[in-house]
Amino acid sequence: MASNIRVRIAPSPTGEPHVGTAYTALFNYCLAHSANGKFLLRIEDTDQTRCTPGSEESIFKALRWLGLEWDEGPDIGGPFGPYRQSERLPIYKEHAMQLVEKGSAYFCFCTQERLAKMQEKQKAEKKNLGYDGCCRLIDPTEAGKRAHAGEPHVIRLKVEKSNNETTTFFDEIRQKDVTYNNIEIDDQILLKTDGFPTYHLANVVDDHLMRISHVIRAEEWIPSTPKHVMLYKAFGWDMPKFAHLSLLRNADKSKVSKRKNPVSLNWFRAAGYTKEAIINFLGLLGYSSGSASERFTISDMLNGFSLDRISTSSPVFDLEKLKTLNEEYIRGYSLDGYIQYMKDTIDFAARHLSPIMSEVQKRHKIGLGFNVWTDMFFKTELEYTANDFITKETNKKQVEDTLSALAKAIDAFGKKIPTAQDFEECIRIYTDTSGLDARSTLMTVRVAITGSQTSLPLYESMALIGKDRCVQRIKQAVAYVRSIR
RNA sequence: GGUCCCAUCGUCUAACGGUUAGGACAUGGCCCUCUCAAGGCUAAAAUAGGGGUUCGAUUCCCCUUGGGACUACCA
Repeated sequence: MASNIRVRIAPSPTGEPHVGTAYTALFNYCLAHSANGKFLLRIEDTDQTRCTPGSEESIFKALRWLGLEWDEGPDIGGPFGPYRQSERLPIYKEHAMQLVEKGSAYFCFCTQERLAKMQEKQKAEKKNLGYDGCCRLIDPTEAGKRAHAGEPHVIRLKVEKSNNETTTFFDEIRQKDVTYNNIEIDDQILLKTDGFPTYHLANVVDDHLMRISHVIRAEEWIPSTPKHVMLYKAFGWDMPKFAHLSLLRNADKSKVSKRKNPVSLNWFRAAGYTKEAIINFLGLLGYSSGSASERFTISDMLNGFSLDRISTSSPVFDLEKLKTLNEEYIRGYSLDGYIQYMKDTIDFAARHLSPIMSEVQKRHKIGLGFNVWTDMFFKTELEYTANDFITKETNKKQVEDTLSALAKAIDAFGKKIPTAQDFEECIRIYTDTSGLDARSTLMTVRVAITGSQTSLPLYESMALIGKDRCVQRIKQAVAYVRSIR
């Protein structure tokens, strides 16, 4: 007997599958499966500039690996498809136009330049940020003509703010109303110049058309929920229930980030974390069943699952606890299970490290000896040795200066994902200008990045480790060198 | 800055008005032991502060403080 409960996980195919996606998926999955409902997967690829090839497939694989199977989705279809937003463009456009006709949305012809200027001015005057409503003044028929004539435009939500209106929604996890004054709410863009919808429009339209009953998503969405509420009202649709999961955090309490924590599900899998441990751990962070045992599977969670038992405070993602759970699960495997786990891990790790595996092969002496070379990819903190940094040719200050400068240089890549060549060029500059000779500079970097004077080729390793973790390691190395007496 | 969310050991949490504030991870000590793991025992460790409400507040309300998120033609 199917219930009316329908929930979804809606990841964006940008980069590696994120542990936060699994966290959100887990609770969605639990609600659906504890109540005989449906769990759907929808790909939110409305920002074409951020989508990366292979990411979608990678998300599917990672979620399936964890056992978070979906009932409807882009790869398996379902009665409310398509489940990829880029394939639903006409739907959003049509709905956006509906809102314009109803007077709940309007065309905006402001240029990026004008918007930037406006924002600058608001900042300078310390006023609250947000669109100033300039294009609200344009006569609707006039605006319609201009848009029709092909003038670049967006469609904005017309937030009613004349009479001190407020917008409220009930949060099923916090078990309370959350209220916003409409004055605080921006006239959000619904349809972009390129004809793609923003998250706000696409998410509301799809959730409605896909009959979503509960929107369970991360806490960062709380401030935009009132906009969604207004959209439901403008369309005249029934509202789903809302539930916001607290954010996973780094040890310093900031939102969990790859700069400070491993966050890629692929990394966890390649590093040998078991799916059971990850699920158990994520469950532990956000949920307590009230039962005595801290060891549980997804099906254990289903028993008596309830949104109001999900915690409201944001947990620190404590890798130590995960490691302990992982040990326990490995120990609990049958011998066959253990062998299977090893096969899977080696297979996955080798593929994960494929760009550098031929280099590992050259150095492979016997047995499972590839670990000797690849372990450093899966450590969160390296164990440095003073003598590796301070040699005949180098002193403390030189090493410190070189590494500090390099950290800044790598940071300067910004959003770019640097390749091995990029790293090489970046480091070359420092071998030319630093006080150290090239050989010593490179050795210093090698030790900082890999933890050893003997390692796989440096630039390729750095590319695989990734910009953020490289910077993190170099900073840790600087701190270590500083601590040497 | 503004808005909103959150607040129990270092960390994850239990206690949904009455407990010596419980457990787990990590940490220290001890035991077991051919090494290392594992296992057993044990120690230290928390209700952010101030006001209310109540016979009684970790629990309900308010203020302060602290932390976080959001503040994009990103999601």
